[in-house]
Amino acid sequence: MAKKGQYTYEYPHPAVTADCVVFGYDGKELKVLLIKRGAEKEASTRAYVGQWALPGGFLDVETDKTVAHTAARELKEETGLKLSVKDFKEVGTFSDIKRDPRERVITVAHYALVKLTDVRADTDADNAGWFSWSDIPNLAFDHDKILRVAFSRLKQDIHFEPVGFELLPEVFTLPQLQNLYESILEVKFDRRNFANKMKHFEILSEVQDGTPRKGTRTPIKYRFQKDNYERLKRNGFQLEF
Amino acid sequence: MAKKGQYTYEYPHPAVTADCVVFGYDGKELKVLLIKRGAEKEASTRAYVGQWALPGGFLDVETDKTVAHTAARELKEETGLKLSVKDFKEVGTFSDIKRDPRERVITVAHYALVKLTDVRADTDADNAGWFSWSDIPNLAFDHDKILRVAFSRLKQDIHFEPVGFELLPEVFTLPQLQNLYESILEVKFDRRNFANKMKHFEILSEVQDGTPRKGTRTPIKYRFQKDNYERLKRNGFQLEF
DNA sequence: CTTGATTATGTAAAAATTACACAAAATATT
DNA sequence: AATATTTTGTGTAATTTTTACATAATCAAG
Repeated sequence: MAKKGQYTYEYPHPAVTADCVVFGYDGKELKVLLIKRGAEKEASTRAYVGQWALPGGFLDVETDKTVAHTAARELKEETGLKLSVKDFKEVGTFSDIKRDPRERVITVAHYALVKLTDVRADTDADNAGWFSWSDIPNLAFDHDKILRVAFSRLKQDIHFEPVGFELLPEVFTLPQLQNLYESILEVKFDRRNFANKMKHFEILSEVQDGTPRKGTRTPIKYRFQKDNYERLKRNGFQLEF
Repeated sequence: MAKKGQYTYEYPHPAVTADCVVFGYDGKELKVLLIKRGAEKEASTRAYVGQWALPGGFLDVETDKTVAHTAARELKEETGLKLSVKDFKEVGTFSDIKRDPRERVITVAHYALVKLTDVRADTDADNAGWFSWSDIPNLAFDHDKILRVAFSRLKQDIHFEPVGFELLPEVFTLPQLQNLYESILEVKFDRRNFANKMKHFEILSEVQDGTPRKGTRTPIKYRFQKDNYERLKRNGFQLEF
């Protein structure tokens, strides 16, 4: 980060931040990663201390190549989660003149999808936590608004991108996939129709595995077939429900 | 605009601008409004003098309520075109560290759709010009990239929003509407299927008017039926081609 | 009145979507 | 061991949507 000092401009400049909405899925519900705002070393950066908020922070003017880099850097610093810059999709800019009590701050919101199975261990549990979509606490700043916009963006994107597969473990079952789609789209599907449609796309391949069962009939395990998906996508296909 | 002076911060701040991609349609081709960059009064703000660029400019930290307000304000100042803040849709943030040679500048790109018939007279012809989509000159900064992203965003949005109707005059013909869809989606449609689909939506109403003819059969004139469209939209319809 | 350009129109075939019910697998219960 | 309970897997017929396709009407110009 740039050294603290005196930076002077002829006209006022806003501060710019990047915020991250990180979605995960535990097999039942959509989850979001939040952090607990601590007392920053710098008095000037203290705000909403003790409240939950989206991970994020200030653009480093001198070193962050883009705001997506800011998002990735801050996410790692605040939660321990290490994502690639290209995992972040931009949601939009939030620039209301009074959205930050300290000074004028424009934030660029991003969202990212992670496999909870992969990352749960990485997240620094003292300062961060995964919250169910249906049970989000009050958030600092306008982060509740950002969250709603990010979710609606995810809801849009699921029509065109295989977002389900970025949230599920490598190997998953049809009911899991269906439940995820239902969680994001907030609708219910007929099981047979859902299965038919998915099979029709030919982007799932069956996986033989040492059936670790549950309390009922053992579901078939699948893996996402990325090559087939890429081919379909090139021909302008629409993953629709 | 804030008075020139000395504005000091403990950490470096970027400048923030809003840029506008204003699309129009002349009945044949999609058009974009560009401005010719002049020598600004302030030496420090001079860059790419004499080149074509997107209208846009710096966020006024003290008075612009949001960056969309910046976009609206700058568009009016630079081209004479007076649009409402809610006519701007955000395209995205462009934040590459070297995108502006003067200092670190983050821009938030927006697009807007206008009826050329309405606004052509308003645009200040000395500094601004409408360019065919197929014939865009070299642009300042990364504005060519912004333009491409804005166009692809428009291409997406046309599936869900009646963007065609914001670009056409109040009264238009089916061939005009079809040509516009074809221009934006970069495909050709069968005339009968296009007409059937449009009629099926029931968002067009025929208009009787004093047939100002051309050199061929006089096409039927239509008007967009906003009330029916709003009703359809509430039920989650998808305007699709 | 013929030509050329443009617009309007309908239907049959194919594809996609929807609605819908029962059997199989596994565990828990008695 | 038999039974109940839960969850998963599967196919088909009816409906709707999409696609493919050709001819006749209107107008201006020559």
